[in-house]
Amino acid sequence: MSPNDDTKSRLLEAAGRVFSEKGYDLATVREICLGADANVAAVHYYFGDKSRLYIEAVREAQCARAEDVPIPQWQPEMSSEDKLRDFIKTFLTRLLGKGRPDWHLGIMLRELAHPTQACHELVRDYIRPMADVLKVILDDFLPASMPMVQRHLIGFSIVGQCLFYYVHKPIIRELVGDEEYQGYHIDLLADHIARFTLSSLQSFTTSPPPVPLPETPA
Amino acid sequence: MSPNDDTKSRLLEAAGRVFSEKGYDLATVREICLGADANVAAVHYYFGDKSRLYIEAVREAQCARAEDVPIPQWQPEMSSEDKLRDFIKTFLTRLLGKGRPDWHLGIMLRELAHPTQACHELVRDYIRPMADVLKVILDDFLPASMPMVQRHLIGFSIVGQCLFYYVHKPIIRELVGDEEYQGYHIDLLADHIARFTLSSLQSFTTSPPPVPLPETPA
DNA sequence: CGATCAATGAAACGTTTGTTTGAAATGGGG
DNA sequence: CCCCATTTCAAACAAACGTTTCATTGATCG
Repeated sequence: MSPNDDTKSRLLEAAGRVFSEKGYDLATVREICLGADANVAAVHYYFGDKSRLYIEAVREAQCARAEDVPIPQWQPEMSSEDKLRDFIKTFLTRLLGKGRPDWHLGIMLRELAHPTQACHELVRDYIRPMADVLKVILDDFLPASMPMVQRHLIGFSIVGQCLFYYVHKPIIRELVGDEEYQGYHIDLLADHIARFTLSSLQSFTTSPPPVPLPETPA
Repeated sequence: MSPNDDTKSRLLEAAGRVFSEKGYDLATVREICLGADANVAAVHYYFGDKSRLYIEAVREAQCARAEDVPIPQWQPEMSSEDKLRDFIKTFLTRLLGKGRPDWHLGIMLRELAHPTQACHELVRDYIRPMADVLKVILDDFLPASMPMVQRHLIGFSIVGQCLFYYVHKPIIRELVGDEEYQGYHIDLLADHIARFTLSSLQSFTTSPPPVPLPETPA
């Protein structure tokens, strides 16, 4: 009855792995049950049907990743620049780092790209807390007068740069070639994104936005 | 026998639309044929099987979009900043703009996120030419001594920001709320990304990279 | 031991999938 | 008119899917 060896846990583990690799529709309950050393009827017995197994698998991955979510309580004497650098590197490590089960992020990012029922919960418990952390960091760089919309766009510029290396990994590899891609270590990417971002943020602290943010756009 | 009204063309059109909406596996030949006013056997008759119909549909979308690919022959007296602004806005319009058939981009970006057989051709004929255009623009901002790797990363920072608004559109909407998302017009996003990017590029022209690009990383 | 109940197993259920068949139209030349 | 090649059609194919049934196991408790 140890909670990591019973059939229910093995099903969740196998389901997460298969769902992550093939997506919801291409994954079959038979392959999941084969990987979990369980009978196909076990899915109905423990979860009811395939869709509820999927939802539970997403929730499982989300919980397993929750402890990783970066609210690392930075030291107050740490510079804002270092906080941002740390955030970017942590985020990239979550996306590209090895060692942990691949499917945790795989199933979550599949859900984010093509949301199903499990999406709301995922945003509420995982995405938004992370966004709030970034918001606080950015507060150190941006004038208090800056409207919320522009603060959001700046945040999206940061996470957009990071997510790109995960979502379009195969195209990047094809574009730059295997040899160069081998050198795309997390440190290299994090250093670039941090530098690219910090350089830009400096301009936001010194000068007002170039467009006066049209309040009623046509 | 007009090439836009025969069964083969109608099948390609309907296939692209359905594949774009549901993805390869969730799309059924029966739904495609229903949308094309054709019999299910027509797929086998004209294309052989479902996979070859998919490949042809991607190729069709790619050809239809080829005329849009931005090699707009900018005037030589145009400033580099304006060229980059123009590129970003054009790129965002391709991603988020309405008016043209949605499925052209839908099926292509699905292919880029989860490559199948049609990927190589797509990169060669559509992605790489676009990347080359961006490369030339960036040459105006970056010192000739900058290594290729870093030039690539800068390019990825730009397209990563743009693609984010397409790939994770539903999550953005959920994160900022419907009301704010309504205001995310292409002009607003393009202005922000251009400003964010140009601010950063300035620093690359004036100072050397902070990390000396480790040649043999461990 | 015998009864009980959660858990597992093998087999089959009905549907839907991509694919194939063979006949029925269709439309020009001889 | 008849013939022939091209194209369409309804019907059925085998395979795979999620789901269900029902018999069997194995441990627990009276």
